[in-house]
Amino acid sequence: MIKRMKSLPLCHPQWSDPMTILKAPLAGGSPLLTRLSRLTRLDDMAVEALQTAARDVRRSPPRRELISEGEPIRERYALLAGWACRQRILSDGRRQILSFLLPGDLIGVCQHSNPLAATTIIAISELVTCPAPVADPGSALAEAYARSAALEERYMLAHITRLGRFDARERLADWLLETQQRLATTGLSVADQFPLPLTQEMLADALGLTSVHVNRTLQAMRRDGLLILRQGMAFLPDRDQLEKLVEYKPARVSAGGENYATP
Amino acid sequence: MIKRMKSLPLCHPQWSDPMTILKAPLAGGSPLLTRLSRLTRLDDMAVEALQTAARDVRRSPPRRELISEGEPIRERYALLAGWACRQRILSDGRRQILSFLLPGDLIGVCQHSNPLAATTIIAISELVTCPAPVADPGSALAEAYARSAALEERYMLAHITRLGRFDARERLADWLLETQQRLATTGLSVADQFPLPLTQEMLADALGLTSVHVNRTLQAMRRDGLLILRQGMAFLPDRDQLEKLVEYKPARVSAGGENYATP
DNA sequence: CGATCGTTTGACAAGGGTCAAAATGCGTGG
DNA sequence: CCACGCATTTTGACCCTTGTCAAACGATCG
Repeated sequence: MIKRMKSLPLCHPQWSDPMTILKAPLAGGSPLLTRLSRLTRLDDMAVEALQTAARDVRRSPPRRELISEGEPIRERYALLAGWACRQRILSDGRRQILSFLLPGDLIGVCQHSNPLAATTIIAISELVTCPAPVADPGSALAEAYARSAALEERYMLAHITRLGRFDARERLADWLLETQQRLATTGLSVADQFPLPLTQEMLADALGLTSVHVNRTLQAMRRDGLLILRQGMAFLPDRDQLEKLVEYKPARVSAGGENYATP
Repeated sequence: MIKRMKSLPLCHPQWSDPMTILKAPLAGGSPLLTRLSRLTRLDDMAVEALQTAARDVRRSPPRRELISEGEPIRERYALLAGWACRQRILSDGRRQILSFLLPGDLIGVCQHSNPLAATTIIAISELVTCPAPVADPGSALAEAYARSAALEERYMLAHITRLGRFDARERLADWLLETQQRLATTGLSVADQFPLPLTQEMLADALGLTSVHVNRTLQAMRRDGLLILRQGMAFLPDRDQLEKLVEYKPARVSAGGENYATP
């Protein structure tokens, strides 16, 4: 296997404009609150804490390294707007993107003391973050965090299956469905349409392919009416077909209630 | 991609004998206690709880499904002896093994209420399990569980990188190193030698390859003096070489102390 | 001693990688 | 407003790693 060693592209050009990023997610409350309240019933205290936290926003430019692999984790953020990713880079330049972080996701929240970062996290587009409120053991917020962590585990397991047993087209289909669904949870995707601020090379690094092959596969999918890409937006015209292709099932984390109404 | 549909082999023949499985791990205390006490300093209460739990052992035959994907998780076990795996099977028969569970590992321990199993878990060899003691929030045991969960996340992330960016030889090398190290933590590997109760097909299903290709790659590695396999035991004669091949770094989860002495 | 399961081999096919160059799009500075 | 520079997408030709299919071989077990 020949190795490559070159600069790593990060952000889709269309998405350098923070305005574009901000307007959708912040309308109608923080995406963090939205997402967590779909995972469990939040009480007033939790909602209060989340709303307070969401007032203390910070911005990070694209390419900024939020957390570095192996370093102690100091702060816990929530992502309010923009995309980030967890990645690992090998010494010969190969890169694996382990997961994408979307608005509403938590960063650096974990249960044990003196945690070290498992992976580097970098901003893909311009980000808006806020501190993640601390959750007392037993609180509704703690339950929400735990379910959020469980969901993250599902995504990792799904990713392992994608990389281990899916071919290129299946990987893309499955990833698109999952991503669309995650975005829909915070209102960032409507009618199977959603922003996709990634280069094909990033997609390749996430899906264990080369950018050339991602390109060809995307073209084939467009030809087959499975996908439309325009100006950094994706649209899935034939969701059924895609779902059939990969036996897609949305991730569920706990029995009984999920999908609680936003308070 | 042509699909396959056939019976799924589970256990290496050499390992049907429970005696073989039992003698090593149970010598010198439960592997669960050993492993957790290397993750954090356990207090007397935790040690007590773990020792009590370890008296209530249960056995499961190979191929038994311990937990089924999507079902509510009722019990929390610790694995005391034998190997199990988490797996996902696609409707066309393709299988992905998501991770292996080794002696000392926890099964079904999670933080939120009404959890649903993320994956099916099945016994590879005959198993010995015990109930996992409940951890009060803030206790040393809770800290140990949290660190254990964090470690599990590392393994998943490493697996994603393996599948996404490593070729066949690298995947095997990396997986062998990781597995050897995990076993060494509970004293199940000494001098780079360890039991490997897997068929090449299981290895293939874990590493995203076919059994034919695993076979050929293993042969090449043996020729190159990287690996010796005999009767279900593996030996790594040239650890340095293997580590260089994949830039292997053991997983670390928290700053300051790990590797606490067993009390 | 078949039956079964796992390993090994061979011949061949194909999905995906590599390399290189052209085409496209976009932001910047003149 | 245009031209230039840079990043990204697209294309083509070629090759290699890995998958597929099939059969032989070896062990283990009733």
